[in-house]
Amino acid sequence: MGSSPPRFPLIPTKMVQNPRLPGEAPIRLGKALKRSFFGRSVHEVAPDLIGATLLFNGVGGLIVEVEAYHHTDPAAHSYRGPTPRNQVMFGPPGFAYVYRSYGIHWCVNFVCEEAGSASALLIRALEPTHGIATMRRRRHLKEAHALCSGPGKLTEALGITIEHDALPLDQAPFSLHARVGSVDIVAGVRIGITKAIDLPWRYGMKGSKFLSKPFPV
DNA sequence: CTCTTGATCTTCT
DNA sequence: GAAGATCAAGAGC
Repeated sequence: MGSSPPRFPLIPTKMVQNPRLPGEAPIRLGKALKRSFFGRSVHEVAPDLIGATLLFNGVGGLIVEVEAYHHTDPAAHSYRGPTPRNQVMFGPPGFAYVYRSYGIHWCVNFVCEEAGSASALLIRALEPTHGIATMRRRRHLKEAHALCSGPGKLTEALGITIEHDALPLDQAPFSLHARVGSVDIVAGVRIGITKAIDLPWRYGMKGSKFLSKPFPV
């Protein structure tokens, strides 16, 4: 016989799942976003997603930075038509498009508009609010400000991989909740691309300390 | 703080 | 064979 499990947790559950850093206000979740939320222009969805909460198996936080891509945009994966990698972008809105970046990282997009439009929002940064201990373990980090401050970082923190490509955003393991209250939105040029570099299609939460990179003043 | 570079896989030329 | 919707570590200031 193997050793029996402990009769009670060694660490209280509410400590393990501590959702907020010390001193921070509790998070209020808005209403669950349905797939139809994404069936609009990518430039309408983008600002509405800033301040919304993204959870993946209960781990995640506030979306503070996204970038828009569209099939008419030379920087978009969909620009040259459908391929095995980008086929989800050509499908209906409200699904996840996950791809491998630089051979190492995973990046997650939310498909928008309508089937065939091939537009999507790259999720670039979160303010961690839920499951911070889990994120720290996955990212081997103590500090919270860098847990999700980049598209490859946040997929590692949340546990998103290619296995989750094409999953619907309004069903588990995904869960999205509308922003509660109002925030100031800023826009600027996108990061890390070499084509269409002047399009101001990066959207962010003004003043956030959790961005992948500050927006120029 | 900024700048440079290696890691490593998919897609496209 | 090269480029790419990136990141972390190391060097230099």
